[in-house]
Amino acid sequence: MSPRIGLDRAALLQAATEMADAHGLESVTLASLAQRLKIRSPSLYNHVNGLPDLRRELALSGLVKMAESFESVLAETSGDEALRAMSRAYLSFARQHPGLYEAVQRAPDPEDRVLRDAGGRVVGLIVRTIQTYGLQGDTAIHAVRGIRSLLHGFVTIERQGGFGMPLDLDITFRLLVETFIAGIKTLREQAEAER
Amino acid sequence: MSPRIGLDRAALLQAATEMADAHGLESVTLASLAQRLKIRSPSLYNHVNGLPDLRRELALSGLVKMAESFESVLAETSGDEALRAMSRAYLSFARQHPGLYEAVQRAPDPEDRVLRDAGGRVVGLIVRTIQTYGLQGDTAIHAVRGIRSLLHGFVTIERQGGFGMPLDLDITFRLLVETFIAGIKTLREQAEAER
DNA sequence: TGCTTAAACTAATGATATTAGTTATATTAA
DNA sequence: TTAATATAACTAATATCATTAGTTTAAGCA
Repeated sequence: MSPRIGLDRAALLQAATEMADAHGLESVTLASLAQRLKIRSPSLYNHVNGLPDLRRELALSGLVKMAESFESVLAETSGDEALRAMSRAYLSFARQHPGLYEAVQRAPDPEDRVLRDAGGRVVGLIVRTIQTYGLQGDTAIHAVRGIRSLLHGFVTIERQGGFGMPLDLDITFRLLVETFIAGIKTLREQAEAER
Repeated sequence: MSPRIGLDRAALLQAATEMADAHGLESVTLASLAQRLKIRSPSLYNHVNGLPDLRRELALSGLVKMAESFESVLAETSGDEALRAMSRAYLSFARQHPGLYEAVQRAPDPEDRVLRDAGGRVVGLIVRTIQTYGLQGDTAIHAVRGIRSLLHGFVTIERQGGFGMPLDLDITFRLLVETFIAGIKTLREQAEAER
């Protein structure tokens, strides 16, 4: 009936993304993806180099989307507001694309240059945001690690439903970011006092 | 040759734990576990109710170990030092038992009462530690969520090798915890000022 | 109109989890 | 000491995956 359905890598990625975001990364197998696309699973190999490659593609797509989102909000803000906006964007991304976020985390191969660069782009934007606070060398690195820990931890626990209490999570998030901002400023003052 | 090898649920769990901690939770399959124990994989069903049950058992064991560790350090400390000690214990556990930590995260079934209680015990210890700061109602909940986010985030990113820079991670961790402690105190003062 | 390319296909293999039913040993009771 | 029972191991079989090899056929171009 139909070789040439009009399927391409992009359509395939799109479907995989929707499945991952809706039902978790685990739920996207070559079998389930093929079924959804109404083709047989071996046909997927015409577009993607197996399941690991598909997951890598999802991770890459997630990183690119994150970077674009961060760049967009950072272009319009500065100072504390930039860090707040970036944090909100981080949270929004994780909520809108839990499957892609999951794919990004399972960063498997540290040798993969393209993937590492995409990750570097995202981290670079966080670094840039933190740098506006004028921290000295090592302190800046610690601060970047700190905000990353806090954002990732919150987002992950929230997604798995780990926060039991019925108390507004957005408030917790804002408070956490504000506390961190206050902490950064304290660190800066301490560093300046030591000089 | 050998029905009655002397295998029991505990030995099985022990082996699975070692495999998970050494090579990741993914690496422990019924096939690989059976191979390691020198039995055929269907025989595992005499001790465990399939792979999901095995993973659940690992998660449970992880939660119990965490709770015991926290209880032990909290018995000997108080105030800021208690929060520091608990944080160190959290980090130590995640480093020593990455496989169990992973199992704990994949908390699958929210209906599982036993698992939830075990999780509640761990979170309860964190709550108790935070409560010594005398925060008011909601604020205490936010603070607990905050420290949990921060600890989990740090531990997770560290494990997956996400912190690129060659700068001592223990220092980052201490700094992060200290910053949070300072933040809690600020929150308390703000709350008191509002009253 | 015929050729080439590639996107779909079928068939087959190997790994996994799981179920059903069998065997044989360790423990317990007579 | 011996017989009965319980159970930990086993083999055989099935279903679901991912993956490879080889085939078919439609789309696009000469």
